[in-house]
Amino acid sequence: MNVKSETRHKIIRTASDLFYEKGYNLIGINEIIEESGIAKATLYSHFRSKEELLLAYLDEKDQELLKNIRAFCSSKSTGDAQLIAVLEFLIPFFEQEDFNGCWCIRSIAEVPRENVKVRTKIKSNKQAFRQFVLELVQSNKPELGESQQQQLSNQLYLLYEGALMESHLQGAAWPIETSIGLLKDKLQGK
Amino acid sequence: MNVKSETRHKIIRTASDLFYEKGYNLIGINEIIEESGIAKATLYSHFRSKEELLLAYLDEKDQELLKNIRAFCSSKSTGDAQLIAVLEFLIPFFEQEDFNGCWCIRSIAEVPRENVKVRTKIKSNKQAFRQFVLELVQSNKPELGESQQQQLSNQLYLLYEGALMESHLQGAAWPIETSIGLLKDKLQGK
Amino acid sequence: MNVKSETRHKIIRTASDLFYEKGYNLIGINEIIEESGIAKATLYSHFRSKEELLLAYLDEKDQELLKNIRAFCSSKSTGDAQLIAVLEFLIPFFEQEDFNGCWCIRSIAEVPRENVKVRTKIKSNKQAFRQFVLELVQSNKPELGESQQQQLSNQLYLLYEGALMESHLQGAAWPIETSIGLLKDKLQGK
Amino acid sequence: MNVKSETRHKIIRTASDLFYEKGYNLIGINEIIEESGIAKATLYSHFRSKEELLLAYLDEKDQELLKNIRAFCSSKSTGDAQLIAVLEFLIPFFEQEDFNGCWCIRSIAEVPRENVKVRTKIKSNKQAFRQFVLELVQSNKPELGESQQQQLSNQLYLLYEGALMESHLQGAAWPIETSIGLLKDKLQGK
DNA sequence: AATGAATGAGCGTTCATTCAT
DNA sequence: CATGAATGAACGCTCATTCAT
Repeated sequence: MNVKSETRHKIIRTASDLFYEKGYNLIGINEIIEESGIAKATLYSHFRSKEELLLAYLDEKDQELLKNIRAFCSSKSTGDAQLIAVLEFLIPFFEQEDFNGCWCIRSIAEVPRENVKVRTKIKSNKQAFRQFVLELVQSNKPELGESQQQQLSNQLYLLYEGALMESHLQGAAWPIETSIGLLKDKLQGK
Repeated sequence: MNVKSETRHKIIRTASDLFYEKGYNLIGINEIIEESGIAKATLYSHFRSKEELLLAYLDEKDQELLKNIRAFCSSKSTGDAQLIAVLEFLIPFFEQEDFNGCWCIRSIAEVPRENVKVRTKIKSNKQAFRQFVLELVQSNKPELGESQQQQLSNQLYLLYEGALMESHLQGAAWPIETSIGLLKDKLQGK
Repeated sequence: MNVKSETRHKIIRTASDLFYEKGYNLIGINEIIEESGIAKATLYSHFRSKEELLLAYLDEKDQELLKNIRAFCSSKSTGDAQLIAVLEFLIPFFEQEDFNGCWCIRSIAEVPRENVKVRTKIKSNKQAFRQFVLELVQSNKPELGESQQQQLSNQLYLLYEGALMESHLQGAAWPIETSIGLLKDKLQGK
Repeated sequence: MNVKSETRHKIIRTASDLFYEKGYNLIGINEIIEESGIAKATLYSHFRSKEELLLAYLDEKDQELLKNIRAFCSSKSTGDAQLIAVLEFLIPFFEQEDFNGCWCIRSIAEVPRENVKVRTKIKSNKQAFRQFVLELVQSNKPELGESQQQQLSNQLYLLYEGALMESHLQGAAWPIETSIGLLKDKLQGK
C-alpha cells in the first residue's frame, strides 16, 4: 500500500470512528484532522468535501459489517441456524464497547432531504444487506417458492433492523432476544 | 389560553414542523422566528435554549401520536383486531404528506451522547408508548399470563418500530405489511 | 439616523476605504470588521456577503464622485469652461492623498466574468457618468445638433477616463494636462 | 531550445492564457499545473513563486503586442496613416475572441501597492510602449520640434490607452472609433 | 411581554508553497 | 530534472445566544 492510500485510509478510519461515535454534524473537520494528526489541506487533497468523507465512512462501515456477518453466518450449520444467526450476530455486535446503533439510520437523520448522494448511498447499502439476507434464505430454504423466500427474507430483514435500532435506543439486549424469539416461532410454526 | 401560552404554542408548532421536516441541527433559530413571525428575544423569553424547543417538540409530537393511535385502536373491535390496529395505524401515518419517520429516532442521532435531558425524554416517550402497547395487550389478551403479555407486548412494539423506521427508509409501505403479516401469523399460530 | 443605519454606514465607509486602498480580493472580511470595530456576525447581519459590500462600495464611491464633479463643474462659468472642468476636476482628485485610480476599473479586474451583478453595477455607474457628461454638453453646447453633442460627449468621456487611468498608472498629472490640451484644441478648432 | 526552456515556455503560455482570461488572483497554481500537465514542484523549479509567473506573463504579453503593433503600423504608408494605425490596430485586437482588455491595467488592480517588482514591470512595459509611440511620431512627423513630438506622442498614447480600456469596459468598438476621430481632427486641424 | 442589533466561537474550504524521494 | 503528498495560514460565512431598550 502506497503512502497516499495509507494516509487516505487513516483519515477514513479516524472519521469513521468519530462520525459513528458522535454523529456527522457534531464532528468538525478540525477534530478529524487533529485526531488523524494531519494538516487540513492534506485531508482536502484526499477528499473533496466533508460529505465525501461521510460517503467513505458509510462504505467502510458497511463493507466491514457485511464481511463480519457473512463470516458469522457461515460458521453456523446450514438450515434455520444460519437464518437465526443473522439476528444472533447482533448480540456480540451490541456488546461492542463502541456500539452506537446503525450508521445508516443515524446518518440519514443528519443530511437534508435534497442530499441525493448520501441518501442514495444509504439506500444502496441497505439494498445490499437485503440481498445478502435474501441469498441466505435461498440457500437455506431451497424448498420454499421464490415468493415465500422473498417474504421470509423481508421478515428477517425487518426483525434485524428493528432489533438493531431498539437495542441501541433502549440500551439493552432484549429487543434482539425478542426478535430471535419471533423468528424461531415463525420458523418452527411452519 | 392567555397571550403568553398562545405565543408559546405557536413557536412550538412552527419548530415542530421545521424540526420534523428538516432535522434539528439543520434548522436554525432564525428560520423558526421568521416562520413564527416573532422576535428572537421573544423566543428566548419562552424557551431558555434551542434544546428546550427540541424537548417541547418531542413532547408535542408524542402526545399527538398517542392520542391518535389510542383513538384508532379504540375504533376497532376488541381482541386481536386492536393489536393488529397498532400496526395498521402506520398505513395512514405513512401516507401523510409530511411523513418523515420517527422523530425520536431522528433526534437521537442529532444530539451528543452526553445530552442526558434529550435522551431521557426520548426514552420516556418510548417507554410511554410501550406502556400503551402493554395495556392494550392486557386488555385484549386477558387470558395470557403476565409474562406472556409482556413478551407479546415487546414483540408488537418491536414490529411497530421496525415497520415505522423501514417504511420511512425504504419510502414504501411493504415493511408495514410485512410486520402485519408477522403479527397475524403469531396471533393465529398460537 | 437610527442605530442600524449608522452601523451599516460605518461598515460601508470602512470597507470602501480598504477596498479602494488595497483592492477587493486583497482585503479580507477580518480586516474590515477589525477596522470597523464590530463583530463578524454584525457585518453579516447588514450584508449578506462580501460581494454585497463590494456593490455598496461601488455605489458609495460613485455617488460621492457625481456629487463632487457636479458641484465642481457648476462652479465654473457656463460654456466651454464647464466642459473643460470635467477634466480639470481630475487635478485635485489626483492630488488627494488616498487617490488610487478608478474603483470601477480596478474592481472589474477582480471579479470573474460570470459575476453579472458586479459587472452590471459597474456598467450602470459608468453609464450614469456618461449621462452626466452628455447633459453637460447639451447644456453648454445647445447650438450643436444632437448627434454632434453625442459625439463630443463621448470624446470628453474618453479623455476623462484615459486621463484618470493614466494619471494613476503613471503616478503623474501629465495625462490630465494632455487630455485638457486635446480637449481645448478640439473646442477651439471648431 | 532545450527541454528546460520548453517546459518553462509551456508554463508561461498556459499561465498567460489563464491569467488573462480570469485574472491573476482568481487563477490558482493548481489550475496552471493541471492545464500545463506538469507537476507542482516542476513549476516551482522553473519559477520561484506565483509572482514570478505574473512577471513572465506580463513580459510575454507585452513582447507579443509590441511585435504585432510594430508589424501592423509598418504595413501602412508612412505619414499620418502610421500614427492613425496605432489606434486602428485596436480594432482587430478588440475583435479577437479572447480579448479581455489591457493585462497591465488588470494586473495592477490585483497586486498590493507594496509590490514594487510587479508595479515596476508594468510601468516599464508602458514606458516601452510610449517609447514605441514616440519613435513612430518622430519617424512620421520629422517636421515637428522635439517638444511637439513629445506632446503628440503623449496624446496618441493617451487615446490608445483610453480606447483600449473603454472598448473592454463597454464591450463595444465605439471608443476606438471615437479615439480615431479625435486623432484625425487633431492631425488635420493643425 | 417584546424587540432587534450585536456578539464570539466555530464552521467547511482554499491557498501558495515546501520537502522527501 | 521531476514528482506529488503534505503543510500552516487565511478565507468567507453561520451559529445559538445576549443585552440595552
